[in-house]
Amino acid sequence: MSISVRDVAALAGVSVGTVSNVLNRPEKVTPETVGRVQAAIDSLGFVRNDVARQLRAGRSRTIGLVVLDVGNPFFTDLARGAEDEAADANLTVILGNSDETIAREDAYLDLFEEQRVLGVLISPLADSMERLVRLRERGIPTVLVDRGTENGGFSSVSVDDVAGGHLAVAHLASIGRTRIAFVGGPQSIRQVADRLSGARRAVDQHDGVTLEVIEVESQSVLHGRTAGEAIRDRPESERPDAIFAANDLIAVGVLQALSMAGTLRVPEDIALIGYDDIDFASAAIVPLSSIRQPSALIGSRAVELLLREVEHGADFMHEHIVFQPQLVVRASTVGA
Amino acid sequence: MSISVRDVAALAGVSVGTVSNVLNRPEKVTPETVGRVQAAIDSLGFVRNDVARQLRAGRSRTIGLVVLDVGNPFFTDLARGAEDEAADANLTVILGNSDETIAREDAYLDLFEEQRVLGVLISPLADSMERLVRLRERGIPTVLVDRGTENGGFSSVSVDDVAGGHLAVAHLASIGRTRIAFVGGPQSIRQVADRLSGARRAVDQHDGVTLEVIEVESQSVLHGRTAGEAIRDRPESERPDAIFAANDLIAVGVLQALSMAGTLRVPEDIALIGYDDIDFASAAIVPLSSIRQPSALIGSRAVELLLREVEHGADFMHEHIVFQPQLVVRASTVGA
DNA sequence: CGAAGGCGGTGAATCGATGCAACGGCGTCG
DNA sequence: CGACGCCGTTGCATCGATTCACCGCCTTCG
Repeated sequence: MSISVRDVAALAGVSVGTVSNVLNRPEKVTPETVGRVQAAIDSLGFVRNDVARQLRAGRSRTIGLVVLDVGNPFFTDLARGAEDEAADANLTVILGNSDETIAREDAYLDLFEEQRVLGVLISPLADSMERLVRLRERGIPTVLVDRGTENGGFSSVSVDDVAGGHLAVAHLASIGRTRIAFVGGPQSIRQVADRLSGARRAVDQHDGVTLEVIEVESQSVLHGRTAGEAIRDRPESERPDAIFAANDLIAVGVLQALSMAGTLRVPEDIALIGYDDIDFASAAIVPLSSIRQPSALIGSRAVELLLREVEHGADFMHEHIVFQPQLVVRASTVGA
Repeated sequence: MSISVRDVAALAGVSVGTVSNVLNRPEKVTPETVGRVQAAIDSLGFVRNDVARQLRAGRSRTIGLVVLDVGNPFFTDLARGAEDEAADANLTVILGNSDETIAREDAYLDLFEEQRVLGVLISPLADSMERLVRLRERGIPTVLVDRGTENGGFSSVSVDDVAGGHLAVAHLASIGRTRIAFVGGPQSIRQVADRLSGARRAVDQHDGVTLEVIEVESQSVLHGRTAGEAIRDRPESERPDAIFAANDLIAVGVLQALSMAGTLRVPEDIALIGYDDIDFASAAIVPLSSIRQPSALIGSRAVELLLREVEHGADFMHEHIVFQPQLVVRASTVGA
């Protein structure tokens, strides 16, 4: 069926071992033989079977990446960073999407185990640590992305989300807002919980500022819009004067809801700040203030850490990289 | 190192063949034996090595997907559709990003060949047909996504981009615009070329309407913004009164440039329509009119076609699915 | 002149799951 | 009572690339 080293060897009049040497250690082979073998490869259109190669090697050249939501540009940027870095090391990335669901996360981890991936990068759900420990015990190095250091024994690359939440709310307070609403959820996602806790801390530092938590089911435009509609329909006295959305997708949804009404102005009536600073934030109906994270960098650094663990074994001291987020002020909080 | 069927067989006191039967054809094995083997599997934490399995099978359970730009929500939606459909058939999708570059496209195709993927879905660049024919000759079924039927011998799933371009410009003409600019590129990308040709056709059907083509390097927010700035800085008499952007990313960029000036109003001074109707289109500074495509559906249908080819062999009559695009009118063309 | 060493090349064993031909034991039927 | 058939199980060959111990040949040097 398919052309194998055996066929190449036959045509070139050498043994299979030599063909393999030409492929992997050409310096060990006479230039003239290399030439003959190359000619045979070209004329047969031989393509090395990576599956067999991996079987022999006992280790694949693939990295598994599980993110919470591929629809979120933050994660596609992160994935792109990881892919580029992996490509440099001649590795491939399989991208899995857990949709914030344990079942899907598990399914991808199962798959990765069966594929004997080189390692796993994951932005895990709250309850998956046990599973990850098992993975590691099976010898698959794992690096947590977008998740902090508190977790024993894993390397991680993350952004200080508590600081980010603090930044956002301190900014809202600094422009004189006092009734702040946090729109986000589910709180079982650490990013959400941390951003909220940073927000709480900022509220505590500012007298007279209150925080209301509006929980949404998932971090999507749709759920943001639903939450925004609920806020819009409240009597004026019960409306917050500022909203901190747990990410930009939610913020965009809230913004849609608020501006569709036509009666509420952003930021005059309600200031709005998101999180992630995705490309579209600056192009929103009212350009969104946001908290910027170095998304691609997170991905590439995570791959670096992973490769280091692969080389030095899992006992290698685990490393934690924590980036600091950055406040980006636009019209949705400070007007035009 | 890793636990294999051999270990399981030893512990359960059966042969490796029986373990394999339990895994793949449990009905052929006495329930009692199945129990013993299962117990051994659980107690050892055995995980089937998919690499070896694939080698034996000669065929992987992975589909390769190459898209022009993962940063474009249209393609992530498409990928998601493909993934979901693939998951139903117990297959995995590897997502590759060509970034509109032949070199990267080639690299992914090489990779897929080496991995002996089950099949390839690709939204190809202009010059890659020859390469794809070779792929097919090697026995790897290929389905073109977002690319039409004109290409001999490939199944395809696409959207009628000529119709879409026509729709967009006919709409602009119907609201009285006469000096229309098309912003898009590179024209070597078929989608771009088709949308332009549809636009041209619409212009021909409306007296007094002219079309100017402004070529951009790539379909991104950034390049859209650059083009927008150039338009903004023209003297008023040379400015178009409507812009048709080849996709929503470009449209968003143009919109940023126009509205940052503060002097130009959309749609009063310049009407703007995009293409793809990504989620963010409706949340833009001025909600964007656009041409909607069923992105996820394109992905899932493509996987269906691919699987059909896998089953029936490449000689199977090739199928072409063409979706019709849909005009979505928002404030960027008809005001508030 | 013979032993040692270097070099290019060989070919069989190996990775782990699969699947098939063969086998043994047991019940059935002539 | 022997032949036959059935069924569960076995054991080995197989997929294709890699690797390593080994081989033959030529050079070099004591």
